[in-house]
Amino acid sequence: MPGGRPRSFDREIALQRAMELFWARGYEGAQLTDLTAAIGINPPSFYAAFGSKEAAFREALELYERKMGSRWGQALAGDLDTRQSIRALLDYTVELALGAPGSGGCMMALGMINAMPGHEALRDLLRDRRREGVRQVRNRLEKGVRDGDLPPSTDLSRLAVFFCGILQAISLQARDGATRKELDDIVVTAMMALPEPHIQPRSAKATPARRRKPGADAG
Amino acid sequence: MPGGRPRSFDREIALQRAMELFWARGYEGAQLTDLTAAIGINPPSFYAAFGSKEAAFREALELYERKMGSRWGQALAGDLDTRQSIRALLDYTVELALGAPGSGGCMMALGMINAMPGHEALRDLLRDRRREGVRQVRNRLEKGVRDGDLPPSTDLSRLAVFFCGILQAISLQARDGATRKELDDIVVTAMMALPEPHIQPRSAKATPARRRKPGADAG
DNA sequence: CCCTTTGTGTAGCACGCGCTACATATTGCT
DNA sequence: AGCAATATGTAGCGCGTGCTACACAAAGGG
Repeated sequence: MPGGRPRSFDREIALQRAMELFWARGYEGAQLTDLTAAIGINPPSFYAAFGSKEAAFREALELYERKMGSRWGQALAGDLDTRQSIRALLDYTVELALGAPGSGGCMMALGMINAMPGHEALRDLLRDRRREGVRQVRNRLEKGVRDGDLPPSTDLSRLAVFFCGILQAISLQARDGATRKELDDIVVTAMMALPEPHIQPRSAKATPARRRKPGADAG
Repeated sequence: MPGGRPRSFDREIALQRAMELFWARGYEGAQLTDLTAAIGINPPSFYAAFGSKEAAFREALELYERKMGSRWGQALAGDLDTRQSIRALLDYTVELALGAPGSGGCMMALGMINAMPGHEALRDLLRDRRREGVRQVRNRLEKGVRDGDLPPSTDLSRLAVFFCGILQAISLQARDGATRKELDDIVVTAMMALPEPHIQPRSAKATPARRRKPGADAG
């Protein structure tokens, strides 16, 4: 079987460019003209390489999950305690949202909100991924109970939905032009929802009624 | 000046229908065919009445603010104390998101996330309205400090951005198919970020270290 | 009644979208 | 060299979009 003419561009780099565009403008906002222009190829090459715009988006999403979701997974799967783990999750999302191409935010959260007729499958795909995210956070919180980081009475589903809502809020606020300080403020405030194991090493100095000064555990 | 042929449909009802469609599917998702079909008129009548799709969206947004935003304003401007006020704000958003036409959520939050080229003005309009919402919440919190509901050291900007982020999270989660319980859980959890004035009437019975059992102030 | 004014319905325009037919170019195999 | 196989560039198709030209219908004023 002969080999045929070789591709004139790097498929991985092309996919990277496509991902950035989808990330920056969403599925419908990233038009084929923009995609091919960003890659530097013509439509037939795009279709020969990826099949269709929808297929390219699916592949771009997988790349996104591999590259961005890995740190996301590290935050949850690492050897941090539960509070540090959730905190790392939120912190990384802030970093991601601020460093995002275009207007900012997370591709998983903002890639497609309102689907035009015919694109419902992609919207549902993103939704299912987000739900999977809730499940992963919940699993991490369950581990927190097993490790003694959280009281056994903790409502894990409630916290999991809450923190994933915070992730989405961070992305939306980033799109709205929020500053790093504002996003950090959201993180710090959200962390107040997480109950503490028993007693803090050095805290509760003057105000034992409130848990902590917000921002005391920043950095 | 003669009167001309009278309009064959009720403009207010037509605008209402348009608003529901924009709300359910977003600006780009609500196509002119759907709009005219929902109203029961033909394109020329639509353009004679509203001018353009963009103008219709702006007017629909104003209607949305008048009808939905009024209760929103009531929650902030009523004679409730600060905690009750914020709580009412979140509760109403949950109710709104669940009762929304189509997939659920708030029109202000989800009406347009990713703008196609040419529609940036509408996206910015929505963003500015959301920012205005942050300002209003902040004003309410300032009043809370003046009323003694919040300690003077409270970081008001932080809380305002946080709670408005929660509003957006509620809308997004509703679009993702969240149940009423899940949305209520987000509300209850978010309320933990609000510091209490001094001492609760009847709380802190057994666990003075933690603030309260989540959900104790529900209903 | 005629005129002006305004709304309606039919039909379709201009444009941008995702996508592709076709001829040509570049490779490996024999 | 000749052939099969694959990629590329040019050009443009089919469709759906927001929007509108045009002729006709329905009102009031003289």
